Amino acid sequence: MEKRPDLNDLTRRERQIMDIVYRIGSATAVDVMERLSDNPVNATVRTMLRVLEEKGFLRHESEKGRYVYYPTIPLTSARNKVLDNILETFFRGAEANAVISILKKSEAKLSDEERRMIIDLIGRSKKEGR
Amino acid sequence: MEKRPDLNDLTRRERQIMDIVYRIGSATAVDVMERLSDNPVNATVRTMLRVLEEKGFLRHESEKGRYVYYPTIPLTSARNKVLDNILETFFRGAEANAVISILKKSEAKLSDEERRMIIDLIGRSKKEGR
DNA sequence: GTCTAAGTGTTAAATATTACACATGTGAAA
DNA sequence: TTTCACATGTGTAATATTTAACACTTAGAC
Repeated sequence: MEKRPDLNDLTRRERQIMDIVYRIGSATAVDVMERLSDNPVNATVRTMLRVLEEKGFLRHESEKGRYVYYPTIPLTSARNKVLDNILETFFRGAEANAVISILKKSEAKLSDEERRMIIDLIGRSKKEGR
Repeated sequence: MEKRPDLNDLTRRERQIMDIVYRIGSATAVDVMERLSDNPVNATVRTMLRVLEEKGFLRHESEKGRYVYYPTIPLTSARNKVLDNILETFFRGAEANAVISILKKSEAKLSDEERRMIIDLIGRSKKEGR
C-alpha cells in the first residue's frame, strides 16, 4: 500500500520547493534554485526534486535533456487542502474574518461573475439561518 | 540583533506543535502531546517547546508548577501571515476562488454584521473598478 | 565526429532535527 | 513533613534533512 502524498508531511526545504513549483506551475532545477533565497547549490536542488518525486509529490517530463517537474496534486486540490488547514488551525469559528481579510487586500480584483457568486452564497447562508 | 520569529522557518515537528498551540490558544506539554498523532514521549515534546521558546515563537507562564505556553506572535498577526502566504502561493490572481471556497464550507456561519461588511467590501471593489 | 556547456543520478559526509533516559524539582494530600 | 504523582531541564543518541563532490549524459556549435 503506497501512502498518498500529504502536503503537511513536507520538511522545510521540501515545502519551500513545492511552493515554488505551485507558484510557477512547473519548474526545472534551475527555476527552483533561482527562487530559493539562500541559494543552495544546483545539485542540492536536484536531489530534493528527486526525493519529492520519490515521495509522490512531483513527476517530471524530459524536455530537451532537462527535467521539467510538475506537481502530482493538482492546484485545485492543493488549494482546498491548504485552505482547510489554515481555516481549521487559525480561523475556526472566524471564517468571516478570513473572507474579509482577503477582500481587503488590494490584489483582490473581482469579476462581475464572481461578485454575483459571492453575494449569492451570502444570501443563501442567511436563508439557511447560519 | 535578534532575528524576529517567522512562522515559515519552522521545521515539521515545530509547525505541528505551533499549530496545536494556535488551535487551542495556549497549551501545556501534556496538551500538545495528546494531540500529536504519532504520540512522542513527553520529554520530547518538552524539548521542542523549549526550543520554540528559545527561537522566540512561544513564551511560558508557570501555573501550579506546570508551564503553560503561549504564542508570542498574536493570533491576528499569524492569521494575516498565513493568509498572505497561501494567497501568494496558491491563489495569486484567483483570490475570489479562496473567498468562494470558504463561504461554501458549511462551517462558515456569518453574523448580520459580517454579511454587511462583506457586501460593503464587494461594492467598494466594484466602484473602484477592480 | 568532437568539444563544450549544462544538464543528470548517486553516494557519502555534514548538519539539523527529533527523541528519550535520567536526574531533579514541586504541589497537594495524608 | 513525608510521600507520591507528575511536573521540569539536560545531555546524548538516533534519525532525518541537507549539502556537495563526482562521474556520467545530452544537445548544439563548430
